[in-house]
This record gives sequence, structure tokens and C-alpha cells, in this order.
Amino acid sequence: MALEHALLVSLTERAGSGYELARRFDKSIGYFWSATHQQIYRVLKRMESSGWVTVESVNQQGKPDKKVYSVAPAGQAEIARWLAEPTDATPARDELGVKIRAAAYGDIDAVCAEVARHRAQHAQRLDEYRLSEKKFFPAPDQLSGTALHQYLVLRAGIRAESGYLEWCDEVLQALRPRKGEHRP
Amino acid sequence: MALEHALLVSLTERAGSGYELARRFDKSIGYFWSATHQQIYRVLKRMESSGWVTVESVNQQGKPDKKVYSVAPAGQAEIARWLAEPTDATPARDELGVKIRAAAYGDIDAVCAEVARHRAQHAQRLDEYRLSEKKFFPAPDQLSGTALHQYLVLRAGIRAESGYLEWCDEVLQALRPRKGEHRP
DNA sequence: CAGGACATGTAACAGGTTACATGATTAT
DNA sequence: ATAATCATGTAACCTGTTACATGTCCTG
Repeated sequence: MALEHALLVSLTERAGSGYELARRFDKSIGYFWSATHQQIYRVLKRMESSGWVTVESVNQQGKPDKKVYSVAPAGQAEIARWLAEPTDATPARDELGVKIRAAAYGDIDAVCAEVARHRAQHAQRLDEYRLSEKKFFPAPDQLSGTALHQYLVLRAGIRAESGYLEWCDEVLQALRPRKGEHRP
Repeated sequence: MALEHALLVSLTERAGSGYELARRFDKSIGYFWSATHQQIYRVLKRMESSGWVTVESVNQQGKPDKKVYSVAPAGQAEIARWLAEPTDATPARDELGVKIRAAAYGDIDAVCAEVARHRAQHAQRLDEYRLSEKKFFPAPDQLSGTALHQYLVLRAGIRAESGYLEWCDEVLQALRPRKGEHRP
């Protein structure tokens, strides 16, 4: 399981509440691992009873109390243990691929529209990634430590998204009826 | 949900038993959607009670009986309905990314070893894909219909795997200690 | 005063994994 | 004999999603 470990990493960098962690998962970490707040609350509770994290209730003026979680020594040990343990590659899962394979049994134009929709979504994500790259890592050669690691996973996102975009274009070119031609 | 629809597509191309479907998911379809046999049996049962598929028990000499599933009209309608319905892009989920982000809190060499392991796995998959490409689609320009769609999803696999490989190399180059240098 | 951000949670459900169980045939 | 392949299934469990519930404060 990686959600536990993603939370531990995030909490190591900065202690925080479940709510704050959910915010962080909308951004940086969420680019390659997503989670809803319910899931996060559940896992935090479990990690607390395992002794991986400690909680402290913090009063706030105006706002409701928050439970700030910090990584305990057992949690640090768990990160190290997990890092050393080999993990299988996550199997690819792409619903759009299933749809394309199914295209012959439905409306091809609808499938093309779907591909175009996904293309747009991925293009937007790629833009965000490239912006982050320019903004936070203008001189990648000089990075080291955690900043370097953050940069490297951002690179994964950039490569994945731009590859996906190219593929969408290949699909659209192959499936879309071109002017002057008519489909058999 | 895409497993139902992946099974419908597979059964449209050829009727088969749960066991046979599980075999197919190890190959072609499994390249972009995976499922265990238990999952498949469960979903087939549900689809049968929804009237999307029909079953026929087939006696075999020597081997145990098998239940051969075929797509019913309601199943065909369901494929068409699902194709026209927009779906969200599957969020990326890469455990290796989490590990790299965590690398500073454990043994960097262990993380590099993991990256190298994954690189090897993806390289092998890419080889298989390229072999399939040469073997089954030697003249991609002339494809149409289902064969074209199969080719396009294979292309997705090839692009994804080769992009991943390049990224692994980028990571290894950035993280691995080079001769003559020593890490701070 | 309505709506959004902050903050946490319960409950029910759907999807996916792992372990176990059975039993025949065929190949080594 | 032993293992692999064919073929189906139950049970328990973990992971992930959706809907609902509560309550305050701040902004427009």
C-alpha cells in the first residue's frame, strides 16, 4: 500500500491535519497519487493506532479544532523498511483504451469526442506541470536531496502527459474521417 | 466501471468462459486493464443477472464443464450507452513516484535498485509490445475496424512503456553516485 | 443572508486482492 | 509421483468512492 507511505512522506516534510493533507493531495503529491479526505482520515486513524504517527489537538480561534499529525519514530522506520522492500510495477489501467477497443460496437464519432476531451484534460495538466517546472526548478542541474526528488517525479508527470497527448493525436488522426474521404 | 465493459468487448469478439477471459486478460487486454479470475467470475455472475450476457454449460471430455458466456442484446446496448457517456481521465497512480519522493528518508541505493528493477520490467514489456506490433500489424497504414483499434491501444502501450523507460534512465542518472564524485 | 473555506467525521457501497478449496487430466 | 493446466468457486479482507451530517467563520 502506498497511501500510508505517501502520507508519511508528506507528514515528514511538514506536520498537518487530515484536511491539510487532502489539500496537498490536490496538488503536488496528487499528481501521481490521489486520495479523498475520507480515505485520508481513515488511514490516519489506523496509522495512529499503529504508532506510526502522533496526534495533537490544536485549538484555533474562529475555526474548529484541528488534529495535527506528526511522524513518530515507528513511522520513520516504516518508511525505511518500505523503501528497501521491492514492489511490483502498478499495472496500467486506462479506460480510454477499453473504449477505443470497443469503438467498432458503437458510435465512432462519440469515441473520437471522448478522445478529444481527454486530450484537452491532459494538455491542461501538462501546462500546469510545465509551469511548475519553470517556477520551482529553473536550474535543475543544481538540485539535490528532496528538491531533486520532487523534480524527478514532476518529470515523470511531464513525460507521461506529453506521451499521452501524442498518442491521442495519433488516435484522432487514425479514426477521424478526413475531408474528401468517406468511410466504407 | 470498465471491467464490465472490457469483458463485454472481449466476449463480443469471441464467446468464452471465465477462465478463458482471465487468460485473455493476461495478454492483449491485460496490457491496459488487469483482472484476476475471482473478479471476473464475480462480474460475469452480476452481468448475467442483469441480462447483459447469457450462459451455456458445455460438457467437455476429460475436463470439467465450462460455462460459456455470450453477449446478449442488452449487453450490446450497454456498450453503446457507455461509449457515448463521457468518462473522467483515470488519475495517475505510481508507487515508484512515491518512493522517489521518499528517497531522502531512507536508503537511496535501495531506491535506485528499485528503479532499476522497474526499468527492467518495463523494458521487457516494451519488447513484447514491439514484437506484437511487428508480428500482427506489419502494415499499419492499411488497417481498419477492430484491427485498427487493437493497433492503436498497442501503440498506447508502446508509447507509455518507452516513456517510462526514458524516465527511469533520467532518474538513475540523477540519483546514482558517479565515479570520481562523492555525495555530500 | 447566502455561499464558500475550514475541519472532521459516519455509513454504505463498489472494486480489487489474497487465501483457500476442489477435482480431473496431461506431461515430465 | 509431481507438477502444470483446465475450470470454478467461497470467504475474508483491504482500498476507494459517494452520500450525508455537522458546525463555525469570513466574504460579498
